[in-house]
Amino acid sequence: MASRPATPITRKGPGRRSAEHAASTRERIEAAALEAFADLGFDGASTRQIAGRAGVNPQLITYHFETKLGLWKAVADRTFGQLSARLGERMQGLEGVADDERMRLMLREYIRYAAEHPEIARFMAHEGSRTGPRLSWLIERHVRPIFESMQQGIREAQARGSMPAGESILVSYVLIGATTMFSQAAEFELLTGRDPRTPEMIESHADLIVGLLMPSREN
Amino acid sequence: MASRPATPITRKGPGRRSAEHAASTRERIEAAALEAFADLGFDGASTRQIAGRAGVNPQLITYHFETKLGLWKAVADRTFGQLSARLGERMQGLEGVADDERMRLMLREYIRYAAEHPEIARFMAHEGSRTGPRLSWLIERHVRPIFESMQQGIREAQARGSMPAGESILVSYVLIGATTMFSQAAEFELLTGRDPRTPEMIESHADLIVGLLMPSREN
DNA sequence: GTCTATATTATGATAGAC
DNA sequence: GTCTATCATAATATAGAC
Repeated sequence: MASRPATPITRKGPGRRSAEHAASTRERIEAAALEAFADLGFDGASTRQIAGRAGVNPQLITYHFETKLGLWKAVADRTFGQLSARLGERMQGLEGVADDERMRLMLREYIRYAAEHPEIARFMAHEGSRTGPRLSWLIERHVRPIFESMQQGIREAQARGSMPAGESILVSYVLIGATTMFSQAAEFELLTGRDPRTPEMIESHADLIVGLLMPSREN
Repeated sequence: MASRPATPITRKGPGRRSAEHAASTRERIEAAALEAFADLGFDGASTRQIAGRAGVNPQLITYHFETKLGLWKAVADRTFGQLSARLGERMQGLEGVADDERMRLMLREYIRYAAEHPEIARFMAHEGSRTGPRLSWLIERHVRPIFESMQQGIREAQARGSMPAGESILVSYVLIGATTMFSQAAEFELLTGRDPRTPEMIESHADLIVGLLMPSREN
């Protein structure tokens, strides 16, 4: 079932390998773990199953991450790090662009990222519905900075009259919730017969969200 | 920890009790199971923990529901049955009301129900992200009828020019996603410091969603 | 209907060889 | 670094007494 690593190193038995090989082992474990945690949540996922998907010995998880929680945190760091990096880069790249237009493009960027990386919302969905140390850790370390940045953009746009008035946190959650069709892609597909991840669907959805949240006032 | 049932029947030992007592046992198990499945998903939740929360012997789950899957299905039937009933009743109660106004009230009803029963979205969130027999069962048996009814209402409102044009399924998913603040209440609360379940918050959110999806054309 | 007892398998984590 | 072997616990499910 679980085939051997893509890097087939011929050798007699177990023992120490290169640091690069170890890094690739870590990465394969993290990738498999992200899938598993996004699918089943922390409690539902099992380390053995993760090792199986990654094609490595279960004990290597202990070696590289010490505990299941250590693995989970490494996965969260990697995943949210990528999201933050992408949004930060896009933000920088849009410096100088007119406020409303920049906000529209950031909304689109957020929707596109969610479409391309639905694991992040699925990962969060398992944690966000009940309090606990993992949720607190996630929020303070990763979610809050992103949320605050989103909030700031929304409040500024509201002040300009470019977004609907009202609690900015509610507007934020409409946007967060707008990624449901991607995080619940299996349900969406069974229910509608359509694939939510085609470029056309993604752009139609981004059009809808931008149209709702930042209507152009030509009328 | 797990205290005895609310119905304290004095008797010497185990044995057959009344049918009413059995029904209350079933109900307590189902209520505890809904909590557990909504929290942790099918794989993450354990029947022992459910029995513990319900204050019953673990073996009673087998007696009443045969298997863990049987319990899960009973919980789904009960939960979605209540949602369908509520929406159906509201729909009937609004017969004769003008189309746009009725649609606005149905949107509000949906938001309010999601706020009062966040377990249903949490329950779905665990199943909807990957294909499998449980998801197919849920969709065909419970989700599709509700979704189709929602779709019909949206398409009619779009035809009247009362809702945004575009794929009606995307509009539906904006509405479905708008319940995220309730299903992810723990996250929302930690992040914003606000309780999403106060009547004021619920109504503000309903105002926002109705304003976005069914704007009155007074301008 | 509800209980105790138990079979069987799967879990997270550890010990230690190479 | 990676392996095998194993421990202690927890899981679902079954058997059978009352």
